[in-house]
Amino acid sequence: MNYENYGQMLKAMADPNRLKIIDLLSCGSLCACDILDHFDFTQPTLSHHMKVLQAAGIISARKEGKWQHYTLRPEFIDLFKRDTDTLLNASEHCVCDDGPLQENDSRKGVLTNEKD
Amino acid sequence: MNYENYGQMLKAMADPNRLKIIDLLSCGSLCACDILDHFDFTQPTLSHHMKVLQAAGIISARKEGKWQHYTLRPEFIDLFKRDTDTLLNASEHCVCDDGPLQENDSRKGVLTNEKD
DNA sequence: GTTAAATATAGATCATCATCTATATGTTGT
DNA sequence: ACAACATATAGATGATGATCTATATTTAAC
Repeated sequence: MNYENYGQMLKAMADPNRLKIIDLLSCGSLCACDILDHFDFTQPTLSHHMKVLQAAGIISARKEGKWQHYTLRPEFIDLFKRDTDTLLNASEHCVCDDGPLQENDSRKGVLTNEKD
Repeated sequence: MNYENYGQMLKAMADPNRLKIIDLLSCGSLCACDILDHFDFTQPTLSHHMKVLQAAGIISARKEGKWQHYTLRPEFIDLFKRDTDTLLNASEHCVCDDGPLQENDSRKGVLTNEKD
């Protein structure tokens, strides 16, 4: 489990407007102007949100004429569901199984418990 | 689907350190000092993170002597999985099925398409 | 080629956040 | 009571983020 990568996806999703965009795209691809119709904010703001979602690997963009078509990436859907399950279900080997640190523990100060 | 509430959970999770805390708690309850052993940051910073997780309904706290025991809330696990499925799977009725807004559309300017 | 439409970029602003140090509060054992 | 430990609170700081206005770029249509 890579906390950094999963965290990036979560951060990109952690905005009500972007959640709604993802929800819209879960039904199929849409172009920017169609998405914009569902919101109150300005076009540059939408452009910003779509960039954030792309940078997180959540959506892909395909230009067709003057339209940008956005699609929810299946790889994201798979990875996100997988990471969520890994996080919320107790895994076979838990970080906490390593026990607390002792005074002369070699792990002290170093994050060797990382599951990344 | 309540984007605001789901967004709050996501925002609270959208930090690598808090993700690791959740991962630790997925194996069972832990007290603050045991959690702190797995990190490099200071005790007040942990205190802050635990508050954020509590405020989002992700964990619960139970004081026992001088120890605070933290537990991953089963209700959170259920709700989060449910919301995630709702978001990523095309629902029967999609916002986009309503079609684009027309000039005299009564929906114009009002977010009546909300699925909340 | 000029106009209109769709989208992107630049730069600014205000809010939120992760972290720190310093200190306070509460609890247990002597 | 006092010392030691576990945790919380206050306040500051530097970074990041959501949004805006203004403007640029790209593309289709006439």
